Amino acid sequence: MEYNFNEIEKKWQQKWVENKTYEVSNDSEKPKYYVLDMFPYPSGAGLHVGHPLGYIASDIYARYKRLKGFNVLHPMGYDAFGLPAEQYAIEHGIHPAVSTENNINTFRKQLDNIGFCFDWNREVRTSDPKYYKWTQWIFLQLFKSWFNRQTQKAEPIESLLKIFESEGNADHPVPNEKFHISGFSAEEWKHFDEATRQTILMEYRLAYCGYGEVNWCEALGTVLANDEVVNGVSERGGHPVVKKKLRQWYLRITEYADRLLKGLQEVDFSEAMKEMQTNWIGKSSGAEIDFEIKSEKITPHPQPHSEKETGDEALKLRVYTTRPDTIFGVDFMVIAPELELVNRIKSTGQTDEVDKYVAWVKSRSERERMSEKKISGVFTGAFAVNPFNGKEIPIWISEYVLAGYGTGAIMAVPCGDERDHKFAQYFNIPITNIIGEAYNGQEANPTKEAILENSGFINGMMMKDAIEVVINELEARGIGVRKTNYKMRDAAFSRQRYWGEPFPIVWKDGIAYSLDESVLPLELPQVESYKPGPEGEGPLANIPEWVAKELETNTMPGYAGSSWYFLRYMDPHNDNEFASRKATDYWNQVDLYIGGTEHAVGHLLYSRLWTKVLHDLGYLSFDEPYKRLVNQGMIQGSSRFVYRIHGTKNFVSLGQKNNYQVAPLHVDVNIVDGVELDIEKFKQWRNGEYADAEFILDDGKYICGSEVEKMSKSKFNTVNPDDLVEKYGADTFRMYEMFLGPVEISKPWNTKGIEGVHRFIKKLWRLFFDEQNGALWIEDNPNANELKSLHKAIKKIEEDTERFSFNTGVSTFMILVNELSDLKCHKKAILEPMLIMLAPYAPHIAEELWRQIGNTNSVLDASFPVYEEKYLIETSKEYPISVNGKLRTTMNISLEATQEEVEKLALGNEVVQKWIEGKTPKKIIYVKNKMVNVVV
RNA sequence: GCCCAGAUGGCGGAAUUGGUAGACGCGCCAGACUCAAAAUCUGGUGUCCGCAAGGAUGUGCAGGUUCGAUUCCUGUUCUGGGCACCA
Repeated sequence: MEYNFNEIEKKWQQKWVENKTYEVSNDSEKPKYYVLDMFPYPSGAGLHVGHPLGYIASDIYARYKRLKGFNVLHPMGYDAFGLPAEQYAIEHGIHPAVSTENNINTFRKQLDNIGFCFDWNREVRTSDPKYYKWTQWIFLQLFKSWFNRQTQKAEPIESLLKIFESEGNADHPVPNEKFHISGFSAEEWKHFDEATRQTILMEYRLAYCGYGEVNWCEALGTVLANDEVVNGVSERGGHPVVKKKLRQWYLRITEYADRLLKGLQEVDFSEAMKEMQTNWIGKSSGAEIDFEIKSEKITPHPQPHSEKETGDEALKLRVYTTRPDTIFGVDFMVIAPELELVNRIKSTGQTDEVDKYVAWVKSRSERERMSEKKISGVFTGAFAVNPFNGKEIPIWISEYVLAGYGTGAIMAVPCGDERDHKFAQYFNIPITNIIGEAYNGQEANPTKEAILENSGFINGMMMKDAIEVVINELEARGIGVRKTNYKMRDAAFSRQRYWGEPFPIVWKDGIAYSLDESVLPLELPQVESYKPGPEGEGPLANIPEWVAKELETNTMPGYAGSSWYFLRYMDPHNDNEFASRKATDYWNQVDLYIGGTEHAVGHLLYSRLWTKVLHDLGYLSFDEPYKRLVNQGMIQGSSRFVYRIHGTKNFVSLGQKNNYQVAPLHVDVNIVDGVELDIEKFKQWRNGEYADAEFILDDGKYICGSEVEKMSKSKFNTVNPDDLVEKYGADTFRMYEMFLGPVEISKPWNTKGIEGVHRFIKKLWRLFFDEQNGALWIEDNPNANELKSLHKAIKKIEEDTERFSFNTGVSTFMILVNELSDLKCHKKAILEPMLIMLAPYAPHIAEELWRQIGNTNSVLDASFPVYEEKYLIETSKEYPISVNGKLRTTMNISLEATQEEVEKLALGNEVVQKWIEGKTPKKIIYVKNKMVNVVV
């Protein structure tokens, strides 16, 4: 019987659906296990071979866990809101819901082709009102909650109201220190009007409205995403893009910074992932220090006024530093150019230069500013006064200081900070050395271990000890405070777009109120056009009825729906709750989450935040969503190029392209074999655009150039899994994707090599069937060699699957099949356990052969074979024998041998004799079961 | 620029705790079967010297620790991912 994979795979895929093989119950005696893939966005380009990598890995693990006796939840769904569908709608007039539905159907067909064990009953789509009803509901919980710093938990806003009414906000200061109302008493609170009260409450809400800068493109009349802006102009059309302040929603994630940091200690993420999140949160401790400003515009000693409305702030320059110990080494100050303060302190003589520089900086993106290597800056003409020694310090502005971090101002210590050092050198600012020989005059030394000099009252102190001393002194003298800072900012949570969740918010007299939960979902209305509304507002602002109802015109960003989807899978059809407590208690945390590192600081932090808030409010029993995270690498595209000779329709092969003026052109990788172009197919490509092209060849072949790039349609380097499944079968495809290398490593796709895996599967089939004789399996008892092969494989495959080393798992199967073929073993007692182990990797062929040899249930209902050590016990080992660490020979030595016996044996060896050349060995290193090394 | 990861034969990769570098597969070479081809099977295959036996060398680069380093340490180069409105 022949291995007809197309027939077998279709048959089983159908039967699995009919038999509900993959349906999972929330009621089970078995222990639960939750395997989750990161939520895919169903793009119009469909699935390419890079997408299934993680899905195959998780599918293998999910099936493996099932064989190990777990009730396994392994769902799939779609993150269906997003920019691309909306852009498509603008360009083609097709409603995003329609194109999204089409894309999902394609996606689903492609996924089904590969034979995943998803429970499709639990599918969710973020754009489905039944789903986003609960996204909106959770948003309202965020809106109606505040973070109590004393309990470090989210609480309903009512508890804050009670506090305000009884004691004001003395114990619960406004999180935003720049807010114009700082403290108020219970009495004052009671006399505030509604608008003031709501404005204050907004400053506490976990979801709040504020103002933020966006990329505004006047010509397109729209707000652009960062990746739609290239070099300061719009990607489409090249129009200028400027910063514009718009009303935005935010999530107060900064309040959770410490909880998010602490939570990392209890989850099983890679160290790299934890480090990335830790760095993103960017907790640092130090001090804020006030410096008096000397500027020709400001009188140095003004009358004291009430704090907020006067120039008191302008008088002082407040900097944040993590190194207060270097206070005597400050040679200049740098403040962010966009700070209002700049205008108040710039001297007449410097005004032109300052204004010119500020205008230039405003045209630059934050990314450009951070990555600029060229030093730039302008002196403001003003000075700050060092509070400890009265030294006058010039105040500069430079783009490397960002307004959003700390106070937007730094004290620059060139001898201790490399960036400050370069700045000082570039602008010839004299450098004060406070660390003696530790500073060499050439480059900064950021040490904390040096002894301070030229440092007034902290002279002679170790820097790291001086930090505390200075902070205490600052606080004692009232010129500074101890301060913890976070790099992380609150998360912008609104988009001026159509295709996203509407906010369940209504505006009355400029105050945002929540809609009643009973009216949810607030459905996305139909629109005539997807064009942006007036003044950068979203398309919803174009709908008169919407605006008349004073509903919010922003929509939620892509990460809204994906922040909690893992909860919905637990109870996807629940109309009364986002998921029942019983379901979330049973399934609990995601045991295994597989996805790419590109989500390290976005999605992962947001969903961790949402989980913590839902936990604090009493809706979940756990406060970390993902117990274990495994990162998958990206499959990159390997692009191919042809070289067209300028001004002709002719192409020259790679080897000779330097002899001509050529332009490289991406060519479809599917018409290139390795690097050799199929010229006939090329002539037919793109409707015969190059039908009459001529070619200059290398040895009769057209050789293409190649480059590793992202896999994308526009680069013609995508490979569709459907084609490979058609040609080799899903089982081969699955195993080949795994065989490519470790899941967590990125690598370019290469279709060559899939034949090897296909040959292995056919070879495995031939252990069961023979073209002449048919069925080969027999009932005989296995011998020691056969049992040894099998149990060696059981051990290795179990280990490899457990540690997600699927590539070595596949090679173990290859070794097993090679050995069984050599042994001519067709015994059921060996083959049957092999099929169970194979079921996660190659489910179709495993199921087919499992039934063929006489089973009536699914192979997935079998139990994973148990490894028994007794079949692998060895009495001796072929030891490597080294002389002076260089391998010279091997010897078969009993595993029982003692040090003395080994020494005797080794020294008696001819080869060893030859290499020690009669010298007496210094010592002989013998590591049992490893090696022997003779040192002379 | 900052943060994270990676680099091993012609190619994808293996070496799990510092102990025989290159498992497994592709490709390539030779052979068997065949009228021939495909499929299949057998053997070989890091590089250099050598007929061979054997030897030297070899895990991005430069150092270091060790009896012994792909593995640990220091420095460095290149490639990929992220950097807050792609998802």
